[in-house]
Amino acid sequence: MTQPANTIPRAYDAGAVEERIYQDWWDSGYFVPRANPSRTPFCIVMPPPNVTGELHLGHALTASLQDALTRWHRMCGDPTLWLPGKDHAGIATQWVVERALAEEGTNRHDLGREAFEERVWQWVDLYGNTIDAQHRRLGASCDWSRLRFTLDQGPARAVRTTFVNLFEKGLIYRHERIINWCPRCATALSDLEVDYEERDGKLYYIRYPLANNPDDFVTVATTRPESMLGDTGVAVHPDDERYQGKVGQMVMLPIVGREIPVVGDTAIEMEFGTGALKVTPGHDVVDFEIGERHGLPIVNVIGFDGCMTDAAGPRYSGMERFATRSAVADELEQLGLLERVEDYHHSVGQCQRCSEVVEPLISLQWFLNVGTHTKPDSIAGRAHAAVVNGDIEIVPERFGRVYLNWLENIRDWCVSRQLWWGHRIPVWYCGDCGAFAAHVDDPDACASCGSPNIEQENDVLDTWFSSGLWPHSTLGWPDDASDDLDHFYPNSVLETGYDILFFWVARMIMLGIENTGDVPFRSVYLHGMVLDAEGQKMSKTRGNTLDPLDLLAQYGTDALRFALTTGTAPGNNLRLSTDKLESARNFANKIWNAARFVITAVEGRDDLAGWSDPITPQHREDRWIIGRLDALTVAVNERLAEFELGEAQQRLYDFIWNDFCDWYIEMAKVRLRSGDATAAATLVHVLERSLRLLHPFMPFVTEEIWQNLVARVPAPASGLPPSIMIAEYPQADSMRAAPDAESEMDVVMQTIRAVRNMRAQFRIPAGQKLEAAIETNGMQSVVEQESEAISVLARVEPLTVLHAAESENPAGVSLVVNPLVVRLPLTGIVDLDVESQRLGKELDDVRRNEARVQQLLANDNFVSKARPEVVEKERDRLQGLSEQRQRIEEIMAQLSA
RNA sequence: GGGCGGUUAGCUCAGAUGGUUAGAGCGUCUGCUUUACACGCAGAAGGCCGGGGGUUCGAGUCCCUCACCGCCCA
Repeated sequence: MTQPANTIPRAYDAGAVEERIYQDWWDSGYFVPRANPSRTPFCIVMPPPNVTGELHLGHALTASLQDALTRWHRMCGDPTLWLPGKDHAGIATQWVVERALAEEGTNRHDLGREAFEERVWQWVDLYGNTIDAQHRRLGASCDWSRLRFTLDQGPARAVRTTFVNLFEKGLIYRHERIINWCPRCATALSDLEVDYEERDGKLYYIRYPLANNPDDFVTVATTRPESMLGDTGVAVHPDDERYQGKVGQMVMLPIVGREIPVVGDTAIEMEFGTGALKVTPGHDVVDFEIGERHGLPIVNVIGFDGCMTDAAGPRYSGMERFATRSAVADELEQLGLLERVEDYHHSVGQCQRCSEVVEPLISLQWFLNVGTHTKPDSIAGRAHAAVVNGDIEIVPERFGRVYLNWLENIRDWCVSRQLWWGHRIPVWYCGDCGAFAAHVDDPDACASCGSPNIEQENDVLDTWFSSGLWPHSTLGWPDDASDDLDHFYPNSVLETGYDILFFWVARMIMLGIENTGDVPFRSVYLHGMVLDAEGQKMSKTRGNTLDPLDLLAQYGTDALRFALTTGTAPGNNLRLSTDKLESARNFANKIWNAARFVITAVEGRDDLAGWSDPITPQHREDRWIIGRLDALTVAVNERLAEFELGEAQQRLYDFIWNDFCDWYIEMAKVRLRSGDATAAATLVHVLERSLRLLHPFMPFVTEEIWQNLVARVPAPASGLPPSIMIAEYPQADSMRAAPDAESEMDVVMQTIRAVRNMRAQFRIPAGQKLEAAIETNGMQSVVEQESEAISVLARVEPLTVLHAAESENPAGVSLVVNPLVVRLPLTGIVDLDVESQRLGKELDDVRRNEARVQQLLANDNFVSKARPEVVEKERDRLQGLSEQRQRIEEIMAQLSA
């Protein structure tokens, strides 16, 4: 691990260190929360991935963010728990296994329920640990000893307890109602599990003759003519003049020959089609509601298998629904009742899992009565209030409005699924007395009549019912004596993608409050979707997915994590490109090499004592970099507290690359060469603190460097922890702010930049030293003390420091870096005319600026209304500008003399 | 139909409570084996912050409006 400095590889090799480091962390028990009564516990539960899933970039993103937050809190000393878990993912997993069965030429019905469930468990045993291993490769510092599965005994008990409580309150009920049905999956779906897709279709205009006057008719428009077999009414808007006198009359339903009423309903859009809507309460949600309002009967013409039922009449009974569509259209055509057919683009609901067109139909299902947001005691009402009154903070804020909007339109949740994989609904029916009841523990006999002839409900619960309990079911609820529940509930943060705000986040809030009386978490942090370089959603069918494991291998884990979480704001989608990955990898390598330099430079020195806390450095450069470090420390902690991880990382990147590497290290080299030992301790200090600050985002490279570094420097009296991941997260020391060093170094750096600029402009080779003289104008000691740095970094030699009164021959170039004037002779390269022109242009710029600031300060409104410090800043600026102008004017006067 | 985003450098994106001359990465151009790093160093070019209106001493930032792109819900 610790090798001689000169054998540290020139490039950071992520693959060579990551596995070993992760193993060390885990073996050392760092992922398990450490008690600390004086600190607030921090807890995140991992959104449980599908148990048979494979890690994709969405997981990589969510894990990177959660791990960063977790590591930050852990380093801050908070008892920290990141609890991992997996979801049985009912319909998704069942679908995968059924597909495998289909390839073997069999199906679940041939197998039977028990054998099928066993088959799924085998599948879980085979693939269920894949994603855990993949999370470990990402560096996820979650406590694997607390790993939970939604079907584990604890969470299962939580599911049953919740169900029984709600059942006994009468909030879970069984009812026959119109629901979304997937004929292929043969199960009910919740509203959320239906995706709508725009498709090309037809709009059929069908004539329904009046019962008492077959010459007159009402024309209805529909995209689904097959459903007309189940029509039980026609609805028009009561104000629609075209249908005055029709409301209350009966029309004759073609083909079927049923008389159905024309009703008036204000929900009808007069502009759509003919303004007359055929009402099929059995197969359309809107129609179902219209039917309820007008007492229309329900006729089910489409069955669970997607074929027509006997109620569709002998001709169509048993026919597949889409075949029926064209057959019905043909028959209507023959009857002369098909007025016309138009092309029509409309959205069609399809099963989220298998893409089959969803059929709304009436079915006996279990529902959770969530109430409405206006009822403060209802489930929806309390979930609404929690966000309105700030018990839960949603980041970014705009998603709070989306959440509330959804709750304000919520309907009862259909929680039963006709699947075999999942939590079987804990209700038992009595074969003798017909009673049924919900039980936490399997009963032996009917609770009403005592008969042993009881049978459990066949349906299972919606997967989201169990994941909705996740923040408390994983911590031991409903066990009252659970320490974890006491410590870590409510969770601190729930971090997930905005795409499951309704599915999951809202359900957790509803069920968490219901079960515990408290919110499940204080904050919700929502991230965006990972898109490809073209901004397209990644999907297997599109073939544009990137495998995070490939990227890990190619760029390193830290680079992938950094690329995924930098340069993006909370809740915004992110395009991932190789550019970003390369840039992040280069950054890891940059730190690696900076560390390589520092380690080489300080190795074997005996003057490093106190490096860990150089509270009052003496040297200007040290005071400057430490002031910058402290400003960074404040900023990073603040940004993290606001969940602005991208900003925090941007600051770290800028500081490490620009301030530390490009300036401080380069200047420190000068001092080290000339025997000034004081730079060494600061180098170590700043590097070490930067590593700590960066560790939550780039855990591996920082650990590897840290180990290498601390092995070679004297340990502070207070000692050092064995790993950076349990080192203290830096907090700023306000005593170290150094505004004078900041402004002085600013002048020094500007001077160096100005000379470099001239060198580039006049093509002076890097190897060629330039003679220079600096008029110090009040900054004599600064220039003298920094003269070596200026000389080396700007490549000027000899460098003459002129006293304020001395004036130099203005031949050559004069650079005005207020208050300094740098004279570069540049004989033979720059003549008088060129220099006059250059200075003239500079003078114009300065004058323009000066005039603008003057104008601003002449504005009484500004001076009286702007904050005093803003006005003061402008005054300072004006002074600087006019000094600069005068200096340029003087030089120009000398030139023309 | 309702709601929410986005529109900033050639490309991809950051820009907290309004306050200098708006930033980064990549790309482009000029130089450079300067003994940590070419996954690098130095320098440079490139922006009426989508259009219009308003509030304000002051607007990329707040308000209104229009246009285009995208997402969610019905």
